[in-house]
Order: sequence, then structure tokens, then C-alpha cells
Amino acid sequence: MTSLPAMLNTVRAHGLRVSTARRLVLAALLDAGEPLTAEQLAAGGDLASTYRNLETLESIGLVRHVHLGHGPGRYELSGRSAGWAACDTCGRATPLAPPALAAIQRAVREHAGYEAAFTHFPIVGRCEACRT
Amino acid sequence: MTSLPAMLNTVRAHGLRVSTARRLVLAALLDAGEPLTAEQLAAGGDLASTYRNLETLESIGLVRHVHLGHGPGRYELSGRSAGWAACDTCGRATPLAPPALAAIQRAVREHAGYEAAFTHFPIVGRCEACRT
DNA sequence: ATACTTGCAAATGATTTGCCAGTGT
DNA sequence: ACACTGGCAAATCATTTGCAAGTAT
Repeated sequence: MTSLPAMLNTVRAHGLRVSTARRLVLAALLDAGEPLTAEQLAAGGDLASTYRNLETLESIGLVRHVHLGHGPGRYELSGRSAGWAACDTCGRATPLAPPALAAIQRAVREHAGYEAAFTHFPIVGRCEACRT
Repeated sequence: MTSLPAMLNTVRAHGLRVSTARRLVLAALLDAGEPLTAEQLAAGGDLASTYRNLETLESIGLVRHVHLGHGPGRYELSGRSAGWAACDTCGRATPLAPPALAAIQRAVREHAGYEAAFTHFPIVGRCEACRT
């Protein structure tokens, strides 16, 4: 589901309305190269409504949010990335390639007994560049 | 450094004062079996001062805080645990045994290029029990 | 017409800051 | 004495909630 019309159909399919605000949020997420904050997505409009819309769009599976270290949560289309790693030194986030993610998940499952997706809470550490 | 007097010496060694509030915070952390919130550590006393003391004690390396999923940060003595995994379903946190932690860190380093301690931001996922 | 949505104000939870009185050294 | 601390009020940041007015279907 990578097209705006398809997403709007999903919205209608859930008995929800297609409003200008929702169209704008989805369009902004579609051409964003990274997860955006609610404030960025509100873009001067009403923040509270933006949070409400993001929550609604998450509840129907179109949107997801990730906590990249400290600071506000960031939103993205739910199909966009497999999982995240974030650097707590430079603040940059790296999407994990599916094979790398799978290998890490296997290690976590085997050694800690946890099933971790790293989509909502990423791996936080120091990236290659910041290890100097 | 597992004794209260030793920690108080560290406080003095940094030119800081040993106040009742600081002694109480350190004593509480010493016999806590898990990381505690600032509110728990304030225990009816002044929350703002407690936050300030925790920050001071962190700055001299005695204390550390961890973000176990959503909710307030939690504080622990910095020597206490190697790293954490937290379950976003039941909310429980599991300290990682050093060998398990090392294996996971190796996988993260190899496959993502990140150096992750999991002491400040843990591995968040679903624990064995919650996977039903 | 009738829900569903918006916009604005106000509340909430976690944490920080300003300021002055209090206290460890 | 003097600088470091404590306590209290108020500010800040991210997010949520209440409610009356607006709009998609």
C-alpha cells in the first residue's frame, strides 16, 4: 500500500472520513524520507487534531510511530521500514535491512528470550561514524 | 563500589556535599531490587531536588537511568546491571546476563554497525511469557 | 441530517528552572 | 563564612481530553 488513493480507501473502509487534514498527513508521510514529528506534520495547523489523526491512522494500520531516543515521537507509514537503529550521539536513525534485522532478532530471541521488532522502540547505540 | 560509605566518599571526592537527601537516595538504590522512579525515590520529599540529585549523582558516575518503554525514567546504581530487556506487553524488565548481552551486542555490531549498551535504552520487545 | 472532525482551551505527566532560605564543610 | 543544597512555585515539553462549531457522507 504505497499510494495515497489506496490509503484513502482504507480510511473509508473503516467507516472513517477522508478529511483535508488526514489527506495532508498521509501525503506528507508519503514523500517524507524519514519519520516526522507530530509538530512537523501539523505544519502550522492544529497540533491536537494532528495527534488525534495520527492515533486514528495508527489504529487502522496505516501509520506507526517510533521513539528514536529522547525527544518527541516520530511517525511514518507502517510499511516503510523493517526496523530502526538510532544513534544517541549524533541523533541520526538508520533503517535496518531485513536480513540484518532478522539476524539481530535471532540473537535477541536466542540469548534473551525476547521477540523484538525494533519498529516502535529501536536499537539505540552509537553509530559507526560516531565511534570515531 | 557496592557500599554506601564508599559512594559517599566518591561524592566528597568530587567536591560535592553529603546531604541527608543524597544519602537517602543512595541508600534506597542500594537495597532496591530494580530501577526506581524519581517519584519513588523522592518518597514524599521534594521531587525537583530529587531529580537534581539524581542528575548530579549520574554526572559523577554513581547512578544511571534507563527508559523501560513508556512511562517515567528509572534510576539504578550504575554498577548494578549489564543491560536491560523490557517487555512492552507486561511491562516487566529483565537484566541481561553478561554472556547473553555480549552475544547480542556482537550481532548488532556486525549486522547494523552499531555499538549498543542497552543500559540507557533497553531492548524492548515481547518476553517469553507474553508470547503465550 | 447525522455522525464524524476540527480547533481552541485547558488538563496531564515527566522533568527542568528560578529563586531564596537553609546547611554541610 | 561561603558555597553548595533544599524546598516551593512556576515554566517547559510532549501529549491528551473536553467541548462547541464545522463538514464529509
